[in-house]
Amino acid sequence: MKLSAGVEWAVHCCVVLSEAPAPVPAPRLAQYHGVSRTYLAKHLQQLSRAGLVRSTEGRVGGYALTRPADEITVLDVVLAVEGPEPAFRCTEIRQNGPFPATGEACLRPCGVARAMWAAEDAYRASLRGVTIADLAGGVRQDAGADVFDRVRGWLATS
Amino acid sequence: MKLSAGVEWAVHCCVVLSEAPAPVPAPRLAQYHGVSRTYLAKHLQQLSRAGLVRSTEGRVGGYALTRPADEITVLDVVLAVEGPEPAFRCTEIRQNGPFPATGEACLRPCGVARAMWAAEDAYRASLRGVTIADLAGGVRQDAGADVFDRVRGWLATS
DNA sequence: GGCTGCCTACTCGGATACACATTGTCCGAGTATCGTGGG
DNA sequence: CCCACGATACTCGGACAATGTGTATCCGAGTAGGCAGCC
Repeated sequence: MKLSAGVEWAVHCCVVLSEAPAPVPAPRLAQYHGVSRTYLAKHLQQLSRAGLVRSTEGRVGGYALTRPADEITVLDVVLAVEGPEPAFRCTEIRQNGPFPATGEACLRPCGVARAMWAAEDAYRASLRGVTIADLAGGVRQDAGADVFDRVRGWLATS
Repeated sequence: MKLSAGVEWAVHCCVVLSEAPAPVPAPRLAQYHGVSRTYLAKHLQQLSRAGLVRSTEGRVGGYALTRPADEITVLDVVLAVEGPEPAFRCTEIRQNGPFPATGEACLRPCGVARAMWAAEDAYRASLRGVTIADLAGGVRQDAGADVFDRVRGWLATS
């Protein structure tokens, strides 16, 4: 069980985008976070496909959020990058071997899968309770109330 | 985010072991579940290293649980197979780029990591609430109260 | 008949190949801006 | 001075390699039981 590093990048990028007044190009986001330009672009494409961000082409193009930051949850970002399918995949091994589960018992998922999926529901519910706006507020608390003013100034220049 | 297939195998094996009166060899467990003998052995080794099962060598050897089934949680098995480290790995990208987080703000994990780890705590808490004994009871409900009697008979023969 | 010793067969454990997913990179298609020329 | 047009530079998007982890396998070390021989 290992999450892609792109998840971390994508969430941080969404926080920055939530405070940016104009579309931000992928290379600028990569420079800001000190990560690979081309690889970050790949993850931004995934966010675009999931409908979380909207891309603008052309000279002053870039990425921008499609919804207010308080309507985008961390779960949305994680599912966009990691894919929506659950991490646990039941292969129905109870139907193998000398004692295969019979038809009627297989109408419901086996107990192992139910326990695993219930845990994933709890995981997702926790992530669903945190929005990008919440994270931006946390950054303000940690780094000072004017941190995003400085960021906006840097995005406008250079 | 993708769990190893060995997690499913390991949990099912623990359920069987919880009802077995004697140590069960790895090849027998593999045959019962219809999976690869050698690969299942690898995961049983991980359970052994984690202290969940005890291996007995020799002619009538095999694997047996080290604790009562109601004292082994699904979380124990998942951590034994997948490793104890959390799925989300914070690379501290907030310390990169033109606006690196300064010393005192870094004493606490960044908000992104806190949200991700809180979700993992919820995930683990859910798995901690289900024991191998619970799963065995579920199998009895789904497949009949005498299912493990048949299994014990099969384990003794052939 | 009982005991001792050896042999055998079975077990686990770690070391060894293969496949796929993640990571990382590159180049091409498309578009809005900027500058220039004309009216 | 205003407008239309074209060139340009910048953007995103998908197609293409390298690395790491999961998957699958094999063989060697060790042990307990079973059998034969001996007392």
